[in-house]
This record gives sequence, structure tokens and C-alpha cells, in this order.
Amino acid sequence: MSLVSIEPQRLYHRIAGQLRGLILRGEYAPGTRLPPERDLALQLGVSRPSVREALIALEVEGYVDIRIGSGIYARTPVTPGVGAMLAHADGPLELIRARALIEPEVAAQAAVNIKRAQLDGVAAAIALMETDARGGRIPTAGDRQFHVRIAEAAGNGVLVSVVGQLFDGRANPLFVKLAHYFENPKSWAAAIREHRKVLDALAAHDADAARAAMRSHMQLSHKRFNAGWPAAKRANDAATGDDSTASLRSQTAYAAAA
Amino acid sequence: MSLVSIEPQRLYHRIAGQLRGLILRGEYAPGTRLPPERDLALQLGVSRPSVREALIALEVEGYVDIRIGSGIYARTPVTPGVGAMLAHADGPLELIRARALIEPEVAAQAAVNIKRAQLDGVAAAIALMETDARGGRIPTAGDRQFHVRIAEAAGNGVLVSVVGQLFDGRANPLFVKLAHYFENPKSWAAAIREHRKVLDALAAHDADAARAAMRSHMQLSHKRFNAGWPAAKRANDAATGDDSTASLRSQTAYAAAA
DNA sequence: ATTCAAAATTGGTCAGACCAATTGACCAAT
DNA sequence: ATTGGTCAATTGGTCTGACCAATTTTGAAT
Repeated sequence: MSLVSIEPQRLYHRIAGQLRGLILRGEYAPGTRLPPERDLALQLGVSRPSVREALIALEVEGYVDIRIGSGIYARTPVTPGVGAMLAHADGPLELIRARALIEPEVAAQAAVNIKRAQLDGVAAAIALMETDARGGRIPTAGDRQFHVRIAEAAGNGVLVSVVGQLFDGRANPLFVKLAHYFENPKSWAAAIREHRKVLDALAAHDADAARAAMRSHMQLSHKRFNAGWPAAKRANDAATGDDSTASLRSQTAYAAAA
Repeated sequence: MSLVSIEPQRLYHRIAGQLRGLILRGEYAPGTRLPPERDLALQLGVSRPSVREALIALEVEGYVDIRIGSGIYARTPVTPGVGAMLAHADGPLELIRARALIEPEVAAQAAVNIKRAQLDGVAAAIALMETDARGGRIPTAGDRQFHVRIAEAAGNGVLVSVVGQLFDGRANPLFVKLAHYFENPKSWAAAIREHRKVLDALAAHDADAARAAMRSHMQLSHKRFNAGWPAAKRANDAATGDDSTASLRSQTAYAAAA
């Protein structure tokens, strides 16, 4: 069951990925206007309908506002509840520790309930990560799908919501700005390997194995982030001219924006 | 301020709305295939690009899976957001089941980290419940304190937020309206007894015992609610003049509002 | 300097075409 | 009978080019 179907990348998805990255990275700051559809198509070397499809996806996700006759405006998506969570949060590491506590139990529950179609859905999420990673893109979409679909398989909508919200904690500016210290082809490859272990346990309906695999994945994730954290923290402090309270301030800024 | 700026409904939005309704209403059951894009365009009297834009929006929202060369398949939508957590008929029960999965782990973590002052805080929360209950008041405040303070003792702000949000699910109208079917002096006395068991385990820094005690509390809570549920459901249906399809309708209503 | 209508810009929609992946029918070889 | 391959039909993916509608900008008239 380590074989997963390959999922062809549709153009709109890749375009949306690029633009989403630019927005999260601040190249298109919230409120600013993006280039016109026609220019984007030209710059990206694709047709205007493809750009439009990507923009509609981003609009649904809340990353842009589209105003007829005026233009496309960047936005930072507001996921309900996340702001409140991160108001207390001490950064990405705390977020991951919380997930490390919750998601293994979710996976264990999912292992019991999961249906064939849901298993395929999880496999597809991993496949999406692979194609994105192989294409040099950050496979966040597939990563989110993986975790959320497992929560769905657990058969509890509340858990789906919680897992989704926790994942979306990545949208936190501090997290995003420092992401490239942790996210690289090697770390993503490791994450994909760990995901596959979870999938195997789910396929075997082995709750204990699923719990262990997910816990391992979270702990290794924590380790990866932790390794890059000091450097990232230094860079962040230097960039903001701030001292040790950097994380607190940017948290406040986020809460105010939300 | 009864004037509201009219947002020009873009075509793809209206198309997506129709299709979303059909999927939620079961006309396109999950897993079944929708008509080809070309047919949809014909039936709706719009162009194929517009249909495609609608489908991409629905795909991002999770209502359909699009498979190249094969077709468009309806999917059971994911319901994000805290408010959406309780959009199901067995909302309160599902909420408790989610807490039963998460909070035992939180308690186990808290047992390891908890400090003397925090222990006193948890004890105070139980005391508050007692005085409220003895005075004939509903001891929700102390109940919330109990659960949130344990999360605080776990030393993770994200968990504090999650536990708090889940507890506040009680604020849901459906939950509130039916609460008096489950909440009575006897059930509160039982809850207080169970809380005290958790407190003992925390004081002993016994993670396993804390996990077990919290799990037991949640399971018994679930049992109490479950026992009163049929009667509550009947009363609710009668009050709303509804029949057995109440749950389905309220789901649809929610989705339409969102 | 202000006003306001024309022009330019920009998103919204459409039509038709061709490509690519999937599917199913049919046939040949084992 | 089963397996494997081929081919045509189906279906989604993308592109080109065009025109419409709303907004913004421009610039002339006042």
C-alpha cells in the first residue's frame, strides 16, 4: 500500500500556489493591488482563463478580493478561531506540540472507522504532496488535505474543524516569515515518508500503529522546526530590530489584523 | 443602515450556489458523477468557462472532486469553523466525543507539568461548581474553569484555546435549548465527583490516572446526554413544527447561509 | 480649481477550437 | 476463459480572440 496514484497538476493549482506564496511572503502585501489578469497571464506564460481559475480558487480561499473594473487585491485570510488560538500561542513550536497531543488520537480513531474511499483520499493527498514537491513547489495543500482527511475519517466534524484550524495556524505571519528556515526539499521528503507510514497503519486498521506513526511524524516535525528555530529567531529579531519580545509583538500585530 | 451595497453576483458564484444546493440536498449524492461540463453549460444556459470557474470554486470548498478524463464527482463537504461544528443533529454528542478524544491527553500532559498554584486553581474551580450547585445555580462557570485551567497547566496556549472553544460549543442555540434535559442537580453532582477524581490524579502527578479519569468523565458525560437525547429531540422537533427530517433541513439551512 | 463626460483600464463572459487523460468496446493472443 | 492491446468516444484542460460592463483616469469645458 505504499503505492499511491499520481495526480496530475492542473495549471490553475500551480498558478494559485505561486500567487498564494507571494501573498503570504508579503510580496503582495494585504490591501495592495495585484497586476491585471492579462499581465499575470503574460508574466506566467499562460492564458487568461487559467489565471482566472487560479484567482477564483484564491478568492474562495480568502487570499484575494476581486473587484470588477478595479482590480485584484491581496488579503490575508481569516480563519475563524485561529486568531484566538494564536493570541495565546508562543509561536510555531507550541502549535506543533498541541497537534502532537491531539492528532495521534485522531489518527487512532480514524484507523478504526476509515472507509476505502477515505483511504484513497488520504493517499491522493500524499500523491499531491509528491507532485508538488517534485515540481519544486511547497506542498502545503496536500499536507493540509492529509491531516484534515484523516480527521474526516475519524467521523467527527468537530475534530475536522479543530485539525483544520490548527493546521491553518501556519498562516500566522511569524510562522510564514520563518518557514523557509524549516521547509526545504529534504524536510518535505521526510514528511512525505512519515505520512506514508501513517497511511499504511490506517490501511491496516491498526489504531495503535496509526497513533504511533502520527505521533512520530509530529515529533520529527517538531524536531525539524526546533533545529532551525534559533537561526530563524535571530534573523527575525535582526530584521525587525527587536529584542527577545519579537514573537510577542508580532502576535499582537496578527491579532489586531484579524 | 438598511441599505446594503449590492455586490454584482458573478456568474460562477451563482452557478456554484445552485450546484452546491443540489449536492447538499442529495440530488447529487456523494460519490455520484455530475453531468459533463459541456452538458452543465448547456442546461444552465451559460458558457463552459463559467461552469469551470464554478466547479473550481466547489473543488476548493471540497464539494466536488474533479478527475481528468473521467468526470466531476460529488463529495461530502467539509464543514470548517467553530460555528459549523454543531451544524449536525447530534451536535452536542459529537462535541463531547471530540472532547473525549482530546482532553484526556491534555490532562495527562497537565499531570506532568502542573504546579502547586495551578493545582489550587483547579480545586477552586471545583469548589465554585459546588457552591453554585448547592445554591441551585447552573455551575457552568466553574465547569469551564476546571477544564480550561487544566489546559493551562499543560503549558500550551494553543491547547487552552482549543479546550476553551470546545467548551463554549455549549453556547450553540441547539445545545442551550436542550440543555435542561440533561442538566439537573443529580447530573451536576456526578460531574463534580468525576472532576474530583481528575484533581486527585493531577495532584499525584500521575499522567495515566489523569488520562483515565478525564476519559471516564467525558464518557459518563456522553452517557448522560445520550440518555436524554431522544426526549430532547422530540421536544425540539415539536417546537419547530418539524418532522423527522429536522436534522437534514437544519444542515441545508446552515450551508445556504454560509 | 471644479465638474463632468469621454477614453482607457480592468474584470466578466462567451464562442470555438485543439490537446490529453480516461473509459469502454472490441479484438487478438495465450 | 483470461489476458493484453488497440481504437474510438467521452471528458476535463488549456488556449485564442473577441466583446461587454464596471471602474478609474484623463482632460477639456466651465
